[in-house]
Amino acid sequence: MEDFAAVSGISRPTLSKFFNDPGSVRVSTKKRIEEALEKYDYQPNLYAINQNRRLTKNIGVVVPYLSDPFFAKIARVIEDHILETGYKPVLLGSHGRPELEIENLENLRSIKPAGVLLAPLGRASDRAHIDTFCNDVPSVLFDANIDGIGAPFVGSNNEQSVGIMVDYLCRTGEPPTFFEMKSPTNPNAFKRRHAYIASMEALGHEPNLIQAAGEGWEFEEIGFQEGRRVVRGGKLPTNTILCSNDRLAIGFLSAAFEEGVRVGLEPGCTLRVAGHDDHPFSRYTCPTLTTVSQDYEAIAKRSVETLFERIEGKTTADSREETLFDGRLVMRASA
Amino acid sequence: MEDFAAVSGISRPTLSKFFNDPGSVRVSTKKRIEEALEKYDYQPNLYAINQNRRLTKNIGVVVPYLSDPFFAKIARVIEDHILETGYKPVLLGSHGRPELEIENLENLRSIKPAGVLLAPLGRASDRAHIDTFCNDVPSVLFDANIDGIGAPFVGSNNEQSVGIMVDYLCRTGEPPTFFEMKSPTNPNAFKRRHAYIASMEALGHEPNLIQAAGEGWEFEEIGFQEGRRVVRGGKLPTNTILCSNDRLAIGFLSAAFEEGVRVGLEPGCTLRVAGHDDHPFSRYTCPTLTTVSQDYEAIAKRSVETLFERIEGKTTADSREETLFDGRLVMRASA
DNA sequence: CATAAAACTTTACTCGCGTAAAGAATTAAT
DNA sequence: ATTAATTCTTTACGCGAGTAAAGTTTTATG
Repeated sequence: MEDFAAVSGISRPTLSKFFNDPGSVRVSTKKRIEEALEKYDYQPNLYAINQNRRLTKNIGVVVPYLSDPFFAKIARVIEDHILETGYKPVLLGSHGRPELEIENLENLRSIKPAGVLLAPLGRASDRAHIDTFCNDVPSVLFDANIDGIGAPFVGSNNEQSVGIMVDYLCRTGEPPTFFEMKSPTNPNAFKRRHAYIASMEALGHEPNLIQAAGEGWEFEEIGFQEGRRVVRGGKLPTNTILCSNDRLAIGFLSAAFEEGVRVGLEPGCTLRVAGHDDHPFSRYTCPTLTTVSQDYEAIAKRSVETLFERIEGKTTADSREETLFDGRLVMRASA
Repeated sequence: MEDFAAVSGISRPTLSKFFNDPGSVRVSTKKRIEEALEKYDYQPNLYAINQNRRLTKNIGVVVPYLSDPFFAKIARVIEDHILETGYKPVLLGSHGRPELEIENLENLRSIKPAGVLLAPLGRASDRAHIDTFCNDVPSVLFDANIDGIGAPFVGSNNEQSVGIMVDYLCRTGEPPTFFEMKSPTNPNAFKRRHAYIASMEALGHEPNLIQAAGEGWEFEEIGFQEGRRVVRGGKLPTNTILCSNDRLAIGFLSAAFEEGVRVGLEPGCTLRVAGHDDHPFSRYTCPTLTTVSQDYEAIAKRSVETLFERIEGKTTADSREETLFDGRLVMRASA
């Protein structure tokens, strides 16, 4: 930088200022610097820069599973929003493992990020550890909430999203039976279960739950196995299935197909299946999956905005806000 | 660190040595340090550590699309292998955009990684830029090859993998028609096309190509659109389709289903469809997709090994090796 | 037990930049 | 044009380690 200051004719402190915020120097000098930059292509050393900064311009993004297209999708939108602000997103996946989740957080801590966006694993997460982390580093949770954590939450309004789906299904056919995992890893699953029961009762129907055994994040497989069992047994309370999420539905549809059960609205179909989340693949299932889409864009945008409010200290630490966005019914062929 | 040296009773240079390689100090001192570490939980500053290292212990991993389960899967395996070596993987996705690909590389350069594993976009990639990068930083390409780049390549043997599939299909029914994109982004696509033609000719069959229009990485959609067109038109040379990759096949299957064309081996089916890659979702398509699985594990392992050979300077820069692994036929219901 | 080798401590310098303070130069406002 | 406010330049120090060199202590070897 010293050398670059010499050849560019600009003092080092001014250069330093420029690299921290190009807008903080006079336009004329900004231009001079940029011209010199092209000529000598100097690049400040990332490590030296951050060593003396209390906060870096990095923002951590931690999701449970990077290989889950759902998280890949929302992470991508979040990344874009972070880039817009001039910060640098650092994307980390926890592979469904709680140890890796906290390891990711600790690694992030060591890069002194300005803030962190965390979609926690859920039930398996190390609540206490996450809590202390959120107190140390400006954070906001998204997708999955953890009660009692000192960080704002941005996510979907499961009450509403499940509600409109139950309404729709009841209006257009038999009331749905709820298909879910017995012990879900994800807190949204519990909310959806309750939302289903509440919606059904509000409409005067008796709720029915089918709870698949199985642990972990292999939702398609669990949906497939239990789906096959259920379809074979023929013991469905109604001819309509509402899956707790699309990945379960994808497995279920695969099982139904294999068992020769026709799913959909067309004549000859004996089953309706709906999902939740508008998973990227739900567009290509057979039949295409009727589902409710989370407002990815809004969730991503609001998460980033909320984080920056935190970073800039606009919100006090104790204002634990939750922002929920409504889902949108996506009607396709399966229900 | 100075403070920690004081309280732990170990000199700072020894601590420094320990943090760089815990095995480089006497076991007794190692124990003393670790005990002190638990008591005072000190953590060296990441930025200060790397500032004076010419090479850090980071290894960059760049893939075209993080939201593509295929890349998510192989990236995950690669991450595991890197972690085993004591290095830290830094995963970056290019979202299919060539500018982002080189931006990722430049960002990596600024963290002075020990090496980089790159799965290039392919045709769209900035060849020259990647080449200079590979000359500066120890790199190995995987998945997609770029000719004339000064870095080893590890990938799949498309000749073999397409070959066994064509053999299988010809042996069990009508010879396959090849379904692909007209102008594929990925170099593997070209290899597969040629492998298909060669295999067909070797077996005395006439090759047939169906080439879908469309650009980009929305393979399912392209497979769906073109698949529907083709199925509707009824102008298929044979009753067997071999798709250039599973994502096209997923779209194709969806289109076939929608058009009421039954796919598979069972009586009543009028079409066979096969894919390539053993995409995580190919297990749940309707019908389940017959495909050929790339040897993810071997590719990941060998890529990392090759990179470390480069890093440690065992291989000379001009030895441009290519390692290809055979695929494995995965017989399921669609063909 | 003597000796060599290995591991450690002390001391001191380096890296590349952040940043504070004081003064000089430029720009904006009256 | 004068003054005040910005913006720069100069100078100087700090950050948290890596690392080299010389001297000291511990461990292995015979």
